Formats: sequence, C-alpha cells, structure tokens
Amino acid sequence: MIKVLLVDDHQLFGEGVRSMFKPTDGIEISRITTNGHQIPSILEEEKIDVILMDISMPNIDGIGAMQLLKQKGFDVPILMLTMHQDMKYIKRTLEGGAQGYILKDASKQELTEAIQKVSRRENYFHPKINNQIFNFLRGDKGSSDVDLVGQLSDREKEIIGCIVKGLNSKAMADTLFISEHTVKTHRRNIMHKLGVKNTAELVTFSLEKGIV
Amino acid sequence: MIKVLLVDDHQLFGEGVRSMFKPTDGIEISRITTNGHQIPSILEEEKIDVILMDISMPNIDGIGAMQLLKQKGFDVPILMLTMHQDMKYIKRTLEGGAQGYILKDASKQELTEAIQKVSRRENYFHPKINNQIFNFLRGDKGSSDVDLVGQLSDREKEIIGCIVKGLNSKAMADTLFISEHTVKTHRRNIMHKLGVKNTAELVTFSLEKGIV
DNA sequence: TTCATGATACCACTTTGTTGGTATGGGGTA
DNA sequence: TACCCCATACCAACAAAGTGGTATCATGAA
Repeated sequence: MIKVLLVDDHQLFGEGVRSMFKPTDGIEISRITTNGHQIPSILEEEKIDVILMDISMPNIDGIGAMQLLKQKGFDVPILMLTMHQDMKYIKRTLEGGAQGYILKDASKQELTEAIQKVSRRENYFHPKINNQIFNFLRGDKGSSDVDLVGQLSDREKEIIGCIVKGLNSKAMADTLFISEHTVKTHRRNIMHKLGVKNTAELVTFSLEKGIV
Repeated sequence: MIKVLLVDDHQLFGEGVRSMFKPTDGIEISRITTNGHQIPSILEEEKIDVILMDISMPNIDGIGAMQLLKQKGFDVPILMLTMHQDMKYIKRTLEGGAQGYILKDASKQELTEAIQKVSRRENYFHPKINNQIFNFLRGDKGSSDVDLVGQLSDREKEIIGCIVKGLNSKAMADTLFISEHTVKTHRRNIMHKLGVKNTAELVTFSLEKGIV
C-alpha cells in the first residue's frame, strides 16, 4: 500500500481524490493538508511514500514547499499536480527536484500510474506535457523567458511587486526605506534584464510570467 | 436520490467528486462530461436533477453553456463550481440564471448541502462569497469592480489592450490612426473610471479583472 | 427635440518615468 | 587577493505620463 500525503488548498479536490482510491488500488491518501507549511510535521508523524502536491496554493506554493523540504532534509518523492502546463511551471518544478508532474486534467488511471512510478522513484510526466519538455530540452532560445526571470535578484522582485501594486518610485522609496534614486536604479536594471521598454510592459510581463 | 451531471474539464476532479458520494448520501454523480456542448444530449438521454459545472473550461465556458441550455429550453438547476471568487464571475453566473455558486475550496458537507438546496430550486451561495454578493447588492460604488469594467466603452478597452501590450501614447495614436491628444484623453477617462492612479495599476487591474 | 454619451481634438502645465553617467561598501567566489 | 554581483546613492537631462481645462460631432435614448 502506497501512502500518499496530498497537499492542495481546495478541500473538495482533496476529499474527492481520497475517496477515489479503494484499498484494492494499492494507494491510500493517508493524509491531506491545505497548508504546505504543515508537511514537515506530518512527515515526522507518519510514514509517507509520495507527496502529491498542487503548485498554486495561498500560503506557500508547491515549489516553495519543495525547497522547504529539501532544506529540512526530507527526501520523499514529490508528484506535482496542477492545472498549469506552462513551461515556466514545469521547469521550476523539475529544478526543485520533483519526481513527476501530472495535470488535474488527467484520468484516475494516469494518476495511479504516476503515483506508482514516483513511489519507485521513477520519473513520471503526463503525456500532454512531454512534448513541451522535449521542445524545451532542445534548448531553443525562444523559450528563454525563464532565464530572464532567474536573473532577477530578490530585491528586484520586491520592487516589481511594488510597481505592480501601483506604487510610484517615491512611494516605494518610503516603503522600503531607501532613496528614490535607488528605486530608479532598480527599475532601470529590471527593465534591462526583462527587456521591456516601459512600466506597462513590465507589469504585463511580470503578471504573465508569475514573477509576483 | 439526486442525480447530478458534472461538467468539468479536469477528469481527475470529476472522478474524485464522483467517488466521494456513497449511495447513503442521497446524491449520485450519474454522468460526467468534460465538454459543455454535450450537456443537451445527456439531458435528453437521462433524467438529471442538478448540473454541477465548472466555469472555466476550454471549449465552451460554464456561462456560455448556461446560455446554450436556456436557448434550447432546458430548465435544470445549475450549481456553479469554481475556484474564482471574483465578483466578475459571480455576477455573470447569477445573470446567467444559475441556482448556486460554490467554491472548489469547499468541504464535502458544503457541496452536499449545496446540491440538495439547488435540487429543490433554492439558492445556494458559498459562505465565502456571501459577503461579496451582499456588498455588491448594496450597490456601493466601492465594491462594484464589475460596474467599473462595465462602464468602459469598446474604444477604451481597445486602448487598454494597447497599454497592456506596452505601447505608449504616441505608438497608440499611430496604430489607431487618431491623435496623441485623443489617446491621452482616453487614458485619463479610463484611469478615472477604474479608479487607478497610474499606468502600472491600470495594467494590473486590467489583467486581474480580465478586461483584456 | 433635447439630453447624455462616446470619440475625437487641442493647449498648458506638473509630475513621473526613463536614460546616461558614476560611485561605494558588503558578500561571496575563483 | 582580486573579482563580480547586489544594494545602495547621487546628478543631470529628456521623454512620457498625468492633470485641468475646453470643444466639436455623431449617435441613440428620453
């Protein structure tokens, strides 16, 4: 029996998946939590074979939760469950060390197969995203938006967050306790790194790429 | 036994919800489809008491599907199931004549109650969104994001589209074959209508509310 | 017809954003 | 140590956005 910890902020989804598996399936959703921060304590309480986790969650997102687990030294295979099939998410998931990636748009059969493979520490990727991974690995420059985001420093992301919220340079300076000159320097560097030519484009890019 | 037709593009979710209900619950997910266009033929084949439908779906969205059913003369109570709690969706759902609105973020108990109420043609609204509806019905300008969007003219939405794409006023003027003065007038009117104080906020608002 | 609205256009002015530099101190790495 | 990156800071100048007016014309509703 494979014991699964399900991490998803949608209760209905969690309970649904749990009741989907019968003992004969060899899979049991033994724990459910809606908060990624609770994963460590659950892993300490109970033997868990696979973590099935949503990427987009309110408190801490799936990728953040993965990093947290890695830092704390936990080594449980993680199967990411999500509705996003953007390369952005896939890449960040793989970089974070997930064992597999499956879409909410999958069948029970596919999920079962995925959980089984991941529990054996084999990789699983949902067929729908295999193509994208394949294309990405061919390394065409076209898909290098991701790198642009990766080049941003934490402070720069913070600045972007403020811009998106509508703060102007002066307000940001006051909020972050730095000079307006500094804010402007950051803005300039950000725009250069992202290759955008004005604030509007910066905001659009940031929201679409999920920087904020 | 209440017979439910579930319409959701995420197979896993559908199968999950189906296996969540036991005969003793008095609710049965008797049919599942991932395509809203198939609803009419299913309703003709089988007696359905409640349609449980996701709003965001690829082929035809939940709201479109509702309109389709109304046009074809079907009168089955519809419970909208979604992860969006923006007033935009709620309003469009209610206008479309749905009997209830529940979040994916709900518990099995809540879903059960919702299905039962809707099957009796009572309204059901998830607690989380009740406040929003309440505020909205009071018609305070403050909470009526929806009205803000509704007040925009087509031309203004077009301008917003250009701004979001990163065009500046001069570029827009050239693109739309109008004077730069006119573009600025539009920008001003848009910002006033949406209650934002700069372009960054305008872009954020527009992308989040789905104006573009 | 009268009225309201939307799209268009112009002017003058202020504020903010954008670009071009330069520079210093701290932290980490080759 | 020398080097690079990051956050910080300043100056000057130009471009763009934003503010406060006013105004015309067409359209559709009252």
